[in-house]
Order: sequence, then structure tokens, then C-alpha cells
Amino acid sequence: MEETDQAIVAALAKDGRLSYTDLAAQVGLSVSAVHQRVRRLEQRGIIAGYGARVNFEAIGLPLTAFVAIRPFDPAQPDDAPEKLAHLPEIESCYSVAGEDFYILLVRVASPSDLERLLAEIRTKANVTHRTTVVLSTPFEQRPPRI
Amino acid sequence: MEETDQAIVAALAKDGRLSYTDLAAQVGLSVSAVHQRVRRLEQRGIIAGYGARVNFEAIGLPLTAFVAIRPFDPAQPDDAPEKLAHLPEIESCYSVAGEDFYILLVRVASPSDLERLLAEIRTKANVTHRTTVVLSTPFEQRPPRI
DNA sequence: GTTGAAATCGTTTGGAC
DNA sequence: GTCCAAACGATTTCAAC
Repeated sequence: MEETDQAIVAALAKDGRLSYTDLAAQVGLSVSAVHQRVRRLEQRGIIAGYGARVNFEAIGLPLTAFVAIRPFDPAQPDDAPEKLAHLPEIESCYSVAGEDFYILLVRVASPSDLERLLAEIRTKANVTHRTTVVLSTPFEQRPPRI
Repeated sequence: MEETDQAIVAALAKDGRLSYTDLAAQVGLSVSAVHQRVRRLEQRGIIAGYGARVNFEAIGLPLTAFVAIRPFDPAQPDDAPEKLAHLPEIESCYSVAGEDFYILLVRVASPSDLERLLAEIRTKANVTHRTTVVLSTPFEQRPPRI
């Protein structure tokens, strides 16, 4: 990727609501030039979208956990992501190397909600799990240094 | 939090570049009313900011890993987050319950960059680590169901 | 691929309910 | 707290380089 595009992506990763006017000033281009470049970055999927960074405690989801899962029966097909995608509590799903097959990042309102969610994950995806509760988040989702 | 505010946060988590005009239509309010509410949500820290969702492979950071760390000497002060915050490869830092003290989510360009980063984490924070490489990401950073 | 200008549209403010 | 309306600023398009 080109240097100018890198600067654009970095700036929008840090502040997704930057106006094209401000963005143009930051990268030293005209407004229409940055606008065109951003559109291309979006079309090529380099910028996949935009989102508000929300305070999960404030919106009633104060409990975050990592859930490492592996198939109960390793002989069966490994389609956990499709089977779990409909659960909105699962924010992210990573396929990983190692003993576990997937690591899930989940957000729930309470320990009992976590308990219910884990039961659903177990039965829906036919897996065993090892869950690590997050106590606090010193920092999260920092923009990448490109 | 109120129902209308929940709808606003949910909409902006899904699409952080929604115009106030579209947002007002979605939640059934006037433009100035949603505008005022969004400003208050930002001031109260419920909306902490906005960011572009970037394709890390496309921007030259195709390797993601979880790094679980624990102090080499449990008697020493536990200030890993401050000591690691300056490393831009570390996207997120979670304090967790269990054997490990922190779980880090890191993004690097290559295995050798990961090797260098792990060495830095070890020496800077005086910790041992257990690293889990991400093979693929079925889904990530989905907006929360509020 | 970049520019500048023009038309359109959204944002933002202030006052009234 | 919500709404309307007016002034302002940004977005988007287009022709030209």
C-alpha cells in the first residue's frame, strides 16, 4: 500500500469521524483526492467499515471473558464459527494454533448470563471450554501504527 | 441507560459514520434531538470515540497473536500495562483472573517481528509469556446487541 | 491521479414550545 | 427535552489538467 493511503487509514483508524476536509489537511491532499482514495480503500476492503468505540460497562455489559473452545469429539466437522455466529454476546472469534481450536471474546451483563452463554456454546458447537474472566481493561482497540 | 440512547449507541456501534439525519430517522427523533443526545453520550464517555475497522492483512499486519503474560518475580510491582503501553504492536491489554496476569492482543507483520516483540515484552515488563498465534478470524469486533 | 469550483446535502446553533 | 428554521460548513460531483 502506498504511503498516502497508509496515512489515510491510520488517521481514520484513530478518528473514524474525521471530515474529508480535515483528513485532506492532515495528509496534504485536496478534499476530492482524499475522498476518492477513501472510497477506493473502502471498495478494496482495506477499510472494512466504521464503528463507535463504546464503553461496555456503561451500556450494561460489564463482564468480558475469553472462552477457549475445542471439539468434544475431534472426529466431527469443525464448524463452530457458523454455529456460534448467531450469538450476539460473542464479539470476536479467532481460530488459533495450539490445544484450543478457537478463542472467543464475549461480553455479558452478569455472571449468570455468562453461565447461560457457556452452556449454549457447549451444546450448540459441541465443544468443551476453558473460560478466562477479564478483571479490567488497561487499554483496548488502540489504532495500529501503520 | 434509556431506550432511545441505547438505540443511538447500537446504531453508531454498527456504523460510526452515520449522519445525524439518518440516525434521527432510525431512532425516530429530530436531527437536533439526536445530535444533542450523541454529544451527551460522548461527554459521559459512553461513546468513547470512533474508528475505522481496518483489514490488518491488507495494511501489512497479517499476523495476530494472543500473548498471556505473568510476572517473572511475583513479588515485584505489577505495572505491566504502563511498561507495555508504548509498544504500538499491542492493540489491547486485558487484566485477567487465573494463572496469567494479562492477556495481550498483538498485531505484527511477520513471525520474526513477533519474536522481536516477545523479547521486548519479556524484558520491558519482566514477565514470562505464553503465546497463541491466530490462524484466521472468522469474525471480529461485531457491534454489541444492546 | 489530481485539482478547483459549484451544487447538494448535512451539521450546528438559537429560539420557541 | 424536543422541535423548527436559518446560517454555516462539509460532501459529492464534474469537467479540466
